[in-house]
This record gives sequence, structure tokens and C-alpha cells, in this order.
Amino acid sequence: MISTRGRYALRVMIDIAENSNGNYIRLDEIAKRQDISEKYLESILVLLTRGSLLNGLRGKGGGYKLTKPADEYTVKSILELTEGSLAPVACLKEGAEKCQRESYCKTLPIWKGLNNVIDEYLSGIKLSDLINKTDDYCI
Amino acid sequence: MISTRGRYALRVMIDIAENSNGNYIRLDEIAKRQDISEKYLESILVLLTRGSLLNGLRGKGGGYKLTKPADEYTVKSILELTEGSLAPVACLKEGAEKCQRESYCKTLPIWKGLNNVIDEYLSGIKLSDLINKTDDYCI
DNA sequence: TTATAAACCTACTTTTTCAGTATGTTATGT
DNA sequence: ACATAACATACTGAAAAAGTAGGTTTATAA
Repeated sequence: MISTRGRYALRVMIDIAENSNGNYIRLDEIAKRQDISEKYLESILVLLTRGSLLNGLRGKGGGYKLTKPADEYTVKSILELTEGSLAPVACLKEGAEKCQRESYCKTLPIWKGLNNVIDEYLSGIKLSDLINKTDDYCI
Repeated sequence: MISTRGRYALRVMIDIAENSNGNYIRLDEIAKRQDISEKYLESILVLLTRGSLLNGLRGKGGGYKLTKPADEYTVKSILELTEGSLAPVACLKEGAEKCQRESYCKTLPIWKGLNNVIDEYLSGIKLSDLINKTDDYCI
């Protein structure tokens, strides 16, 4: 259901939130810490950057950092961007072609309900809930 | 997330619950009503029968019927049998090999929570909630 | 008892998605 | 100018999903 891409994306977002302090963090640093191949990680960071969840800077001193405070990211927003959609069935995806069975389908209400339950749960968790940034609060 | 197999399985179980009245229903009948190819449907009915959610009888007059009353099936039990597992990530599947990151993984609690939310929702719906068997109650 | 109807079984093909790799290009700071 | 690090494009391999094909067994009803 949640693919490697989405799971990695979440781990990476947590990693950046914890280890950056407004600084850019290099891809190879993250890759090493998270034990993900640089090349595969790159393809994930591209998504996060294009979706403007991250800010990428090229050249020396470059890297990635968050575009906004950690409490403004929901887990849902991160997963949705990388997974494409979290809908449990195709007919509930954004922009799906209209299903012929829609009017009388007895299973559709189940999928809608499931979709809601998942959405609510993942919208309720913020990136800031997942990090322990002790260094920020220690004097 | 939920594949065609699981979705079809649910539709088929509803179909049988609605149209059988203790009688066996033929595969080709179900296939026609549900607009699913006979051959593909067969592979699904095999799963449901092997998992003893259905009873299959061969030969003339044979077909499939429920093994128990409709209110003793949860949607979860039907989907779990056909999908294999409903766990949102591999490491939560039954009999998954132990994940090295388990002890310190910051995303694991999210997946466990999501798993619970999904389980609770799908366990709460019974097959009997999905059918309208008016003929049973009309004299 | 025999023909027929129906589920059962094994194996295959085709398509799609996931995961990962390779190579080259552009922007940035020193 | 030069090193650095993100960006871009394109490819490969493996696995799973979806669907097909053909033959085998078992029960029923004529």
C-alpha cells in the first residue's frame, strides 16, 4: 500500500527536519544516514522539491532544506506527493474517469469510508510530531 | 492499495449473499451479473472456497454458497483472505522478517497506527450490512 | 449407467508498477 | 576558472497484478 518511495520520503523529511537548522543539507549526507542509495534518494528528493516541500540549492554549500516550519507539514501531504494518491481504490483517485457502477455500487461507500478514515488519520500527524530536536531546546 | 482481486471478491460475496437463499449459485451467473470474466472470477472463488468463506459444490446443480450467515463475515476477513494482508507496509505483515530499524524507527508508530485505523474500520463492517435482501422479509 | 454440468487444477501470457542505475547538464560559491 | 552539488533524462531488471487457456474431477439427473 505505501511503497518504498513514500516511506523513504517520510524518513527523509524527518531527517532534514532534525538535522538542518535552517541550513542546507547535502543529499549524500542524508543517503548515508538513512542508508538509502544516493541515486534512488535523488529521485525522491526531486519529487519533494518539485512539490515545494523542500528547497534545493545547487553548487557548493548547496543541499536541501524545508520550505516551512515542521508543524506545517502533515504526514498526508508528504505521502500524497510521493505516492501520487492514497486512495484505496482507483475510482476514488483525483481525476479518475467516472465509474459506470457508481450509482448502484454497493462497495463504493466502503471505499469512501476507508478513504476518509485514512485521510483523517494521516492529516492529524504533523512532521513536528515525529522529530526530537533536543538540540533546539537545550541551552 | 486494494487490488481488483479484493474488490471483486467483496462484490462477489455480496452477490452470493443477495441471490442465494441457501442454494448454490453457479459461477457463470455471478460472472454475468458482476460483469467479470468467468476465468478470472474463478481464480477468486478458489481463494474464497479454500479459505472456507464459501462452499463449492461440483457437478450438475452445483455452484457456490456461503458457509455461514452474512452477519458473521466482516469486510476485513474477505479482503484479508484475497489480498493476503492489509498492512500498509511490509514490516507489519504477518510473518515478516524482523526489521533492523525497528527499535529506533521514527515512522513505525505511524504505520502501526494506520494499520489499526484500517483494521478497526474494516472489522466494523459486516457482509450483512451491505446487502438488501428484501425478499427475505417480504411475505 | 451414462451424458452432462459444474467446480477444480495447473500453467501460461501480458501488462503495469516498483525499485534502482547510469550518464550527462546546470547553477553556485570560493 | 574550478570544484561542488543539485537537476534532468533515460534506461534496466524484477516482481506483482490481471487475465487466459485447456484439461481433470465430481456430482447430478435423465
